[in-house]
Amino acid sequence: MSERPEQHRDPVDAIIDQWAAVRPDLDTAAMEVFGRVHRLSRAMGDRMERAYARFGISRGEFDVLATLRRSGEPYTLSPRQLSATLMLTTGGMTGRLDKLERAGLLRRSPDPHDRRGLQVTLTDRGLELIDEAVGAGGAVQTEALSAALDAEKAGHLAALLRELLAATEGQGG
Amino acid sequence: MSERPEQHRDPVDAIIDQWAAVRPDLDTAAMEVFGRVHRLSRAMGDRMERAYARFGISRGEFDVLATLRRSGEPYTLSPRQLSATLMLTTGGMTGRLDKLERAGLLRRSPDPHDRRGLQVTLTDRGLELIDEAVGAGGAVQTEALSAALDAEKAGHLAALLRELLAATEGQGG
DNA sequence: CGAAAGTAGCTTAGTGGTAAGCTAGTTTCC
DNA sequence: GGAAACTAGCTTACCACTAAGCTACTTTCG
Repeated sequence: MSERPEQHRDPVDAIIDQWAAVRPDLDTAAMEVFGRVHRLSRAMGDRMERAYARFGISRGEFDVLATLRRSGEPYTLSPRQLSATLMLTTGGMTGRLDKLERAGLLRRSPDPHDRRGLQVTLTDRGLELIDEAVGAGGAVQTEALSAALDAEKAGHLAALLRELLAATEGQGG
Repeated sequence: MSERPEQHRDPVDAIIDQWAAVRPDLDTAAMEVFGRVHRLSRAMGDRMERAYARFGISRGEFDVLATLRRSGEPYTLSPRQLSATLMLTTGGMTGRLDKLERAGLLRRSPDPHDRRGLQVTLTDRGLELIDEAVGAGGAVQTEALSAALDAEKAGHLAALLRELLAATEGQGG
């Protein structure tokens, strides 16, 4: 059992203690990091899903609109650029664009320079909606973070995560 | 643009710079944390998927076997306990158990104390396979972590993540 | 120029999950 | 003891994704 006082234990500590009891040979240091990363990602993903649902969009649809929004005016990218940025297959992107186009949040138009291609552009309504949704989603994240860590710790955490992410995404992962 | 030298920038820095250019009013501090958590979770998830594929199981199936394994002898839990632990609907659990039972890695038997219920138990082959897979998966995680951070930084990161996770999973999320 | 190779987006089949609803069995409580 | 409420696991319908393959178009290069 970990020596850590009860109020500072989390579900991952419990799992690691279980492993230590049945497989004391295992090195669990990496699990302390990646187990928590996994659970945090899932918990916050669920929260963001709920936050965006108020705007009638899913998290994946939010990501499409947000990518267009932060590309700047004229808020236009190709399906290819979108699926590459969002690490999605072209089939998956077709489905998301279908839904968002039906909802009137973006439109597809022919690429004038390449007749194979399309341009995807935010509509006025799409721009308005994503600007509100980005604000609401950001507020949820900010509140979750500041409830747990002060600004200094949060900055430290971000810096450590940057190092780990750069190394992990860098080397074929 | 961020002042950080190029070799210390990661993909999340680029996204945050884009937001700063088009929406300078946004507070992006929380995105520095949760954006990286999300991407790390996805990147490592893909790697683990590949690691477990060598044993003929998916990540979700690994989680079922691992939960049984770390529960200790006699490696028996109910479908209900498993789906609660893994935050999965009972329908999803039925599917995973079907596949694992067909593969001969676990067996379902009636619960002697409750005729509605079942007991799910690791077979000898399931025990052997999960012990190897846990080792292989742990090695992948350990390698990814130690390639990026020394032990002290890794411990610090784990501690910060513990604080954040405890707060996040604690308050309805 | 014209053939070969490459690229864009869509379609189809298959996968793994959720939500809702079902039956069988158990618990509660008068 | 028996009705009502609850619980366990499965089934069904649906959804979003991937992988593979298609057509249309573009680029490369002899």
